[in-house]
Amino acid sequence: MVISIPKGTKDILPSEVYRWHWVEESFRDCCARYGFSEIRTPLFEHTELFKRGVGDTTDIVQKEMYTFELAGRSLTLKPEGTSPVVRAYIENKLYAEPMPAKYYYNIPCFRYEKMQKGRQRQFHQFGIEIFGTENMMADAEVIALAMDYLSGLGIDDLSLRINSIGCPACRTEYKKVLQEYLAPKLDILCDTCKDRFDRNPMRILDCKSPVCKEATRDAPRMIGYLCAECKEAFEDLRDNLTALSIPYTIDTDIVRGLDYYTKTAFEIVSDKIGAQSTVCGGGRYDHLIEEIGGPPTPGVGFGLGIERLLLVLDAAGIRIPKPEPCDVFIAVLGNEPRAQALQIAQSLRSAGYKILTDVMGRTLKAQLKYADRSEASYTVIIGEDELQKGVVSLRNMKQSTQKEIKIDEITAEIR
RNA sequence: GUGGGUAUCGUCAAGUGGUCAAGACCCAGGGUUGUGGCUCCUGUAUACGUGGGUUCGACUCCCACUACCCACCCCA
Repeated sequence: MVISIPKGTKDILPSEVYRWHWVEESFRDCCARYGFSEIRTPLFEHTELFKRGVGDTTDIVQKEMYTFELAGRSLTLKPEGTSPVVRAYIENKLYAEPMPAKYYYNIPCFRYEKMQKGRQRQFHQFGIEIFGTENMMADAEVIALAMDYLSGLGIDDLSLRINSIGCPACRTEYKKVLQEYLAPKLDILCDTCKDRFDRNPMRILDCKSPVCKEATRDAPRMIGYLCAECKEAFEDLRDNLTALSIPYTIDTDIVRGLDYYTKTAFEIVSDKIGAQSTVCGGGRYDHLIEEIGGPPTPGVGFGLGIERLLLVLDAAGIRIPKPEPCDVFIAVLGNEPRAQALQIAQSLRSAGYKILTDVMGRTLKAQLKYADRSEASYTVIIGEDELQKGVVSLRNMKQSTQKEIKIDEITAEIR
């Protein structure tokens, strides 16, 4: 009986890991250019953190968390990245440092969901957060970083959608208005939406059911009921995006699934990777830090799905440079020259070259074949003849040329 | 939780109710007793998802199950 990988998880194999390295390095560079520093938090946190942060009534907390009990503690594998960063920020009193605080991270996330294209139970995301400012310049910077990063990878066919979901004050007002509008139609809505009516009527707008879509087509939108402050903030955001020359569309249907969002909500979506089209999603959360027990501090950030990003890269046919696996293969013939071959291999490695050598005791023919499969640019051949003459044979694998040179001439020849 | 699709060597992929099964790639070795990529030859492998049933006989027919994929939902 073979033990298989748990459902919803994926191995990242040597043949594809270079793609991950590529997007990861690029993300680090991009964040550095915007003045963000990396923060690393544990794989799991106290369950309570997510209940408070993400929200007790959300799907994530209600049915998707990997929670386990150990030594009387309830712990949970992180289902998202923001709450842990907030926890670390508070716990380490990072609010004593110069504001704003700017962090980025690269994490695995865990949610117990049904598998689908672009959706796994362990998935990975890049994220950034800015704490300490309510100014919409921060929101614009967060979005700018995301767009900048993606276009830097060569992706140019994604669309940015923005919305404002208001603050607790105007949202309460709006919910009333929405409920009044929907009340007469309540009995035609789908079952899940009937449930949502009291708990979170805004989600009804997000329902894909044709009946609900039709019923809500002319429903009032949050955007029309923003309080003065939220309205001004949204206009600021739009001005800032325009100043940054970032095209966007207003999508009044965007409703974030995590409770902590306020005001700005945005998504960057692709129409080429299937139903799970949101590559990057984020927004503002002005009360989260306070709710988790920190000083009242506004924040804004995003999460960017790495698997989905890779799907987009595939769909766009973007070629990711594959690192050269091998510069020089050192082939040995017989036992006598072995010691010298090993020395050559080690000194070339010290000099920074990628060196492969035979560890299977193969024939010269087989060694050369392996060198070829390994895409070695050169093969150094050392046998009895070379040993006696005090030289090595250097074979240029691409040109199929070969000559005898002194050992100390190798580095000059292969550059 | 609800639908739909798929299931043959490591990978891709033929196949018919009746020699338990092509072929290709990959991997390994050889054709040249010290030389790769092309070519030729040879070799390795627990391959018909699992369990039932129909049948003289099933990989091929039926049923169930499981796994994977896709969609709903939700989100990254």
